[in-house]
Formats: sequence, structure tokens, C-alpha cells
Amino acid sequence: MARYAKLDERSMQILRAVVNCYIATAEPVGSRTISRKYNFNLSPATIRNIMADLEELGYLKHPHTSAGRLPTEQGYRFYVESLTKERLQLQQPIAGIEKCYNRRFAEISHLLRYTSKILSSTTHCIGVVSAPRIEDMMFKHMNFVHLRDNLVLVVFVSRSGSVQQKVIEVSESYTQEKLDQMARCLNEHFKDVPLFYIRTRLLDMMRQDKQLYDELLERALRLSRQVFDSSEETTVYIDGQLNILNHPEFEDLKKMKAMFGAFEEKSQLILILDKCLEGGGLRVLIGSENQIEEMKDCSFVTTTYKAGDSVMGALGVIGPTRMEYSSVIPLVEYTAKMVSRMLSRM
Amino acid sequence: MARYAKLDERSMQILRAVVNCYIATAEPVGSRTISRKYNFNLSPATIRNIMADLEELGYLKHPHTSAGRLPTEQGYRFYVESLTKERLQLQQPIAGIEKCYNRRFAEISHLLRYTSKILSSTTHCIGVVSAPRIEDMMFKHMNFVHLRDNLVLVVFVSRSGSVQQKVIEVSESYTQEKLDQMARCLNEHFKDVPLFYIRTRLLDMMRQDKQLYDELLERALRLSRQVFDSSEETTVYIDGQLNILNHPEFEDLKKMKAMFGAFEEKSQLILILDKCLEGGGLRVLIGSENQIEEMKDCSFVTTTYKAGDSVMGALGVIGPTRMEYSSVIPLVEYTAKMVSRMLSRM
DNA sequence: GTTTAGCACTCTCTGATAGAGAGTGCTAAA
DNA sequence: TTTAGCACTCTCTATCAGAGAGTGCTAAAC
Repeated sequence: MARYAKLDERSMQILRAVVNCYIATAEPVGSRTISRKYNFNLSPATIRNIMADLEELGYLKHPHTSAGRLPTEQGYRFYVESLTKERLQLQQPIAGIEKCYNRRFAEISHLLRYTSKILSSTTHCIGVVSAPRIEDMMFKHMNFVHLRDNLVLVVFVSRSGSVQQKVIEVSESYTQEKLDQMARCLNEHFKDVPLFYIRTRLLDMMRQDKQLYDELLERALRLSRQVFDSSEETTVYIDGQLNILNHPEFEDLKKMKAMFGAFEEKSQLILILDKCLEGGGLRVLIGSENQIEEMKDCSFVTTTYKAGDSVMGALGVIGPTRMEYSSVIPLVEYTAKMVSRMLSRM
Repeated sequence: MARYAKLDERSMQILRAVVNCYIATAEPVGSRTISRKYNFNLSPATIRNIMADLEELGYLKHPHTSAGRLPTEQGYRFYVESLTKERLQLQQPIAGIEKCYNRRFAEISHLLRYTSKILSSTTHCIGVVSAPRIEDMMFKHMNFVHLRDNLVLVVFVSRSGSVQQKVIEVSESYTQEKLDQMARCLNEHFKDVPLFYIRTRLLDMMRQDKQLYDELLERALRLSRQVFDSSEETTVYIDGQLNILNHPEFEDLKKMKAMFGAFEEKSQLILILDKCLEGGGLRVLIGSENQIEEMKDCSFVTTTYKAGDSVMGALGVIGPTRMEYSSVIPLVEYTAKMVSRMLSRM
């Protein structure tokens, strides 16, 4: 924290006050406003001096000479870090969320989709939830359906109720009976095995009992692998994109268009969520800290959710840099806790 | 067509010219512009007189006294009707579409999603495609997977490669074996039967062979029915919503917000597409002819697509009232033809 | 009788200008 | 070190004038 060395306690208080005020009003904050609304017992002139210092240190900026100040990204960064040090707790809206999760979700996809809606509506930002990667899932059931010619529909069900399906093309034409047999074989051998483990497991089995399953299993696996491998892209549930229209900073049509465009290209979003997975736990990306050019006026608040002890995916919100971090952060954390609880039960 | 009784050929030509011009420029059209760009060999003054007449008859309107004219909805209606009478044909972009469909689609849902993208990108409007209703599908394969406790995952595959899945709660807990048995029973008996026909078919069978299948089939059907009945809402594929941002009439942030909001609520959209299904064939809804308040500045161009001889669903585009009907209409019709061809092959 | 030229009129759009308001930065006093 | 005072800067709004586009009407031409 050497970066903040030059800040005495009073300057920090004023900086926090400015950020607070700007978050609330979206207007540049003047020295008079601060001296009136917060009782520092300092005259506007004094505050002016301090604000000038803060500007020089890079925490605040000026749209033009005669306007008030607003936070730079560095200013937000400081604000957010001092917030998270406080370990925020929010009670009232959290009770509402708890109630939302007082129901049963049959499929994991429903739970996640619902969660992104909850996130967007409670925070008035855009809610995002990334689905667990397929390798992390537990094998539960597999099914092959002969469609026509050499087309086979493969349906995979994970233990947590996630369903993946894909039509694949095979070189030889199997009868439905043969396909059923193959599926039964897979289902017997891989029940409750994590997908990423199947290959290893298979090698083990072949060593033990070489001839018996060789051919059938081999074929069945070849079929199913196509489904697992094909999930190049993690699914992401996004909700409340319209919410950004309500924030005054996006009145600018051009900016807005660019943002919407960025959402169409989900891969970048996935990258950011994936990074959250690696890091684990809460992450706040402020403004251009995210790599998406079109979203340099947005902040990301993300965290991970788990099933039992293992991290499954990431969730969070995207909103204007000027979002209400003090309520959004605990809301995102709490939601992740709820999702984890639901998942662990499944 | 008594409505157009008062229009002589010349007035109609000028009306068409004004609509054309307005569609191209999005600016009110003056009499001088018409007399210059189209060679009617009439002076602006004469055209002015005719335009005044057209205004009195309700085909044109004035934003303010000293501005040019633009079409009313009645004006567009006339324009579109005289267009469709001409039986438009468009060659060049159509070749492009043909090429797009030169590939195989394993699943019907892929074909439809792709189609809505094609529609939006070729017309620069919003593409919409409604999926076939489940009752119209042919039974191909059914599968039950025991999840946990009393939860069963039901997967239904139609002959055209559409996959529906749903988790349902059952009163008694079946073993996976029992479930497999039930599924096999269903699959044997209902192969290639249209869903809406299954009930009748079942009654037939029970009459013939009362005891044999009674209990098992009954249970299996009870399970599966929940999937069929639950599809209350037709799926709709929507693409290119961002396209409307490019049309100058939606610069107004408020209008735009209202429109985006209307898209979130898909049920109204489904209503409109369903109506197209009933009517059959091409339908053009201009402005407030659609019942959605927020879309009263938009037009719908929709038609139906078929598999073989039976109508399966509707597709079309949504764009500003001021859309290029002369190219959009044939594009929509051609796309529907391509989809029908693809479907009939599946 | 229809078409056209001419002209006054209306409305929007643009740019210039001025004054109010908000806030700063500097200086000098407390 | 803090504060009061004051000149200065910049934005925002309203007002105004002139240009431009287009109409509607009238009277003349075909």
C-alpha cells in the first residue's frame, strides 16, 4: 500500500466522501457540497486545497476548471479497497435473496439462469453467471439416440442435473439396439466418476481386464468424447442488459451501442470470468482494468461459487464504474454463498 | 379497395415516389425533390397540389407547415399492397442466402437459430423465428433418467432432431431399470406417430390388447405427458436487436428503451407469430397494426415455413415502419422457402 | 380546366451573444 | 494551518437573427 503513503487520515476521509457523493449523484462534486453534507468542520476553501492535493496524487480529476471533482480509476480503487477492508455486511436486501432461494431447482441450468436474474434485479446492474465446465461434472448417465443415416444424438446428464446434448456424425451406422448397449456399458462403468478422470480410469480398466470391454467401451467413448470436447465455450447467463440504459453515463448512444456489441461477443466475458475462477474469491475490476475496450467505463464485481469444496463457476455483475460498490459487493458475495449452498445440496 | 377510389394513376405514382424517397432518406420529402428525382415532367407546384390532395385523403402527413411530407400508416399500407401486387423478385442477395443454406443442420434448433441470424443480417432488421410446436412433432425417441429421490429427467427427441428435456417429480421412486423398461415400451409403440395423435392411438391399442400394455404404458405416458404439456410457450429465436440502433428514428433513448423492454416479454411476440400461422403465408403489419404499444413505430414482415405440406412455424423480421419493404418482403419469403426445403429433407 | 411561376409566409436549424450559476485558485488575513 | 474574499473560468440556458427549405395561394400561361 505504499501507493497511499502520502495520504493522511483526513485526506482519505475526504476522498471517500467525494467518491460516495459522486456515486450517489453522478455529478462532479464541489468543495462546498462536501463541507455541507459531511461534518468535517472544514471550510470549502480547506477542502478545496485537499482536493487539489488528491488531484495531484491522481485520485481525483476535473472535467474542466470550474467544475467539481470526480474519482479517477485510482480513486475508485482506493475506495473499493478501503470498503473491502471493512468487511461490509448488508442485512435488509439479503433477507429478500434468501427467500428467493427457498425453492427447489431441478436442473442446475435453471438455478444459474435464475441467479443471474436475481443479481441483475437486486443490483440494478447486469448479472452474469458462468456455468460449470463440463470436465468438472460428475458422470451420471449417457444416452445415444439413432437419428438417421450416420447421425447420433448424444445426451449426457451430470449428477447435478446438467444436461448436454449434441448431434454427432459417425462413420459407421449403428442400430439403436447397439447404441443402447453401448450406453449401458458406459453407464455401468463410469457412474459418479468426474469427467476429467474418465480417461485415466479407462486406462486402469484396460490394464485389469484387457479384452472384455475393449472394443465396446472404446467405441462408446469415442462417441461421447465428441460431446465433451465440443463444449469449447462455457455457457454464460446474462441478465438485465437493459439496466445500463438507466445509468446517466450511458446516455451517449455511441457508447451504449459499443457496449451492447461487446455483449454479443461473449468470449471476452468468459475470459474475465475464467480469471476469476483462477484467482478464486471476490474480484473487483474497475474501469479499464478489464481488457474489453468497449467496457472501459464499466466495473466488474465477480466471485466464485462452489459445490461442496470445489469451485464450479463464477458469478457477478457488470455496471458503471460509478456503481454502488458498498451494496453490490456484499450482494454478490451473498448470492454466491446461496448458490453454493443450493449446489452442495444437489 | 374502395379506399383508393379517389386516386388516379398519377397520384398513385407520386405517392409511391414519396414513400420510396422517405424510406431511402428518412427525411420529409419536398415537392421539389420529387420533381427533380423522378421524371414526371411536372413542376414542383403541381406536385405540391397533388401532395396536398394525398394529405387530405390520409396518405401523407406534415410534421409542420414548412416541412416536406412523409407517409402515414395508410400511405405505407397502399405502398406495400401495390408492391405485393407486383410480385417482387430479388436476385442478387438471394444467391447469398442460398449459399448459406448449403450445409447440413443436425438439429432443427440450429437451423432455426441460424435462420434468425440470416434474416437479421440480410435485412438489417431484427430476425425472428418461432419454433414448431411440440404437438406437431413426430415421436422418435424417449428417455428417462433417474436423477435422485423422486426426480426423473425426461428427454424427448423428435424425428426432425428437436430435443426437449425436462426434470419432473414423480410420486413413486422408479429404479433406472424400470425407467429404461418404460422408455423402451414407449419407443416401440409410438415410433413416428405425431404427438397430438398419441392419445388416440393409445385408446386404440388399449381396445385391442387390453391387459398387456395397460399398466406400463399408462405410467410411461403419464411421465412423458408432463414434458409435452409443459411447453406452454413456443420458443422464439430473436437476432439482431442491435440493428434497430442504426435506424435514425430510434435515436430517441426513451423509445428505444421501451422497444427493448417489449422484447424481454416474448409472449406478445409469440401472439403475433401465431396469428401469422393461422393466416398462413405472407403478412405485413404496419405500425400500430401490431398490438404492441411499444412497437407502434415498427413493422412486421412475417410468413410461415413448412415441413412437407404442413405448416410448422413462422419467421420474419421486425424493423422500423420505414423499412425497405421492396427488398425485405422477397428476402423473408425466400428465406422461408429455404427453411422449408431444409426441413422437408430432414 | 390544368399547369405553372411568383411570392409571401412559416417553421426549423445554426450560430452568436449574454447572463446566471457553480466552482476553482490564489492571496492575504486570522 | 485554516479561512475569507475575490477574480476568473467554464458550462448551461435563453434569446435572437439570419439562412434554408418548403408550403399555400394567386394569378398568369397553356
